[in-house]
Amino acid sequence: MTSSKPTTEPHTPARSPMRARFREQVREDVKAAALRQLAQGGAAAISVNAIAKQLGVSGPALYRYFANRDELLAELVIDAYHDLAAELATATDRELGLSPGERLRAFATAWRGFAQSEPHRYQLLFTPPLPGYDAHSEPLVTASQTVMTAALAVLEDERQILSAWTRLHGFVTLELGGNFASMGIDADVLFAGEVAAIVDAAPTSDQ
Amino acid sequence: MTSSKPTTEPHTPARSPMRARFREQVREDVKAAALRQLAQGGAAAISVNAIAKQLGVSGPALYRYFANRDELLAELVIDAYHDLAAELATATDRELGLSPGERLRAFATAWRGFAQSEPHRYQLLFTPPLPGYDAHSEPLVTASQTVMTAALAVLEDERQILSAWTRLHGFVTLELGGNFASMGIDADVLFAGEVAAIVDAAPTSDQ
DNA sequence: GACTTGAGTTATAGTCTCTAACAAGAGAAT
DNA sequence: ATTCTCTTGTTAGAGACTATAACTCAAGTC
Repeated sequence: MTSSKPTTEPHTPARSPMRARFREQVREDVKAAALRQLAQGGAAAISVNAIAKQLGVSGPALYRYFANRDELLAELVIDAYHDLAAELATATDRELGLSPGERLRAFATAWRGFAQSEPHRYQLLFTPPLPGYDAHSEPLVTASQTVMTAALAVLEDERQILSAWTRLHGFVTLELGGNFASMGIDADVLFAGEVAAIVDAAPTSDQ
Repeated sequence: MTSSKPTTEPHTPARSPMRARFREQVREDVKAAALRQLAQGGAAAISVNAIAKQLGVSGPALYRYFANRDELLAELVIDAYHDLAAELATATDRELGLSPGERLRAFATAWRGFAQSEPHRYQLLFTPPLPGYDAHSEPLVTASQTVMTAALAVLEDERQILSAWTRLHGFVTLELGGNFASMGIDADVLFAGEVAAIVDAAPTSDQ
């Protein structure tokens, strides 16, 4: 009788604060290693086994910290959302004293900058990498909303935000896919033109 | 001396025409099964093993027909390019007697229609699913150009094509990712607005 | 009828995710 | 201090996958 627990509990919620800190530390290490693999070989290259080996620990140990591979990926997505939102926010900070048009421009370049500097992470955000991936799970959605609030700080009309969003995202994904490069197109000038058009389309921005 | 071949040759080029036809048949069957898996679980769900089982044949047999899994995926991409180009072409056929603006609209709806009816295939096109995937390999690029020529038939200015392309692609990928749905946005009206804006931005199209 | 091709088979190596069962340390309770 | 429990690690192993190697055997060819 006694405990009757099935020996293995997926998420140990951590009783002592020390333990909790330790767990958090390890989780961060795991995610850092996962990011390294992501940067090299894309999402498919992220392997729990390989991460464990890299951390000098043996295989299944990591399942103490993440229920499964998908949960790990989901956390990477959430982190990426937060980081993107943060970069957007600092780039368009009101303290900088930019005009509405300039802030929109700053938003666009920050967006593209994130995608260029961390293409795999960007792809992770907008491309469901997993078969049974649920984009509508609670934490995912709330994380994605942080990005939306960053956008709302630049354009208050929802229609405008969405239009700008589709244009930016479309440009960036095509660029990442190498579609422009394979056509011998200078992505920089194309981007400049697109941004100008986006700014023009936004009435709030008096240049 | 004699032959010295290492017993296994990846691509048997087929000597007899009968054999060639048979091979082609089998390859098509394999691709059809792969498409079924793709439609269900995405690119990651495509398994050579599972396909073989489905065709009533045992595992490694398929390696007579495809060098490896990546080659199979690459062929799916090429086919998808061709199909998309074909649908675009028929939707914007000059025979239909549409005005330039209407043809552009038809192009846009055909584009979105393809993405909606076969989301995983669309995603396959624009999202490198494989770690060591080379988007610039010769056959891939030429296949993607068939789509570009279809676009060129609707808009002759390259800048305009690219702008329309980024907007369409951005909209469609965000829609497929469920980003609009999770925000409670009616994608149809948003799309209508985007298309109107795209048409307006194209000077050739006198409505 | 012997000989060459080609297409299938099984066996196997090596990778992966994930579960189960067990060992051992760290802290807390007594 | 000793015991007890919780936590974290270990190895073993199931099950799935890609891919190679070595073989069997049918179909055609000369």
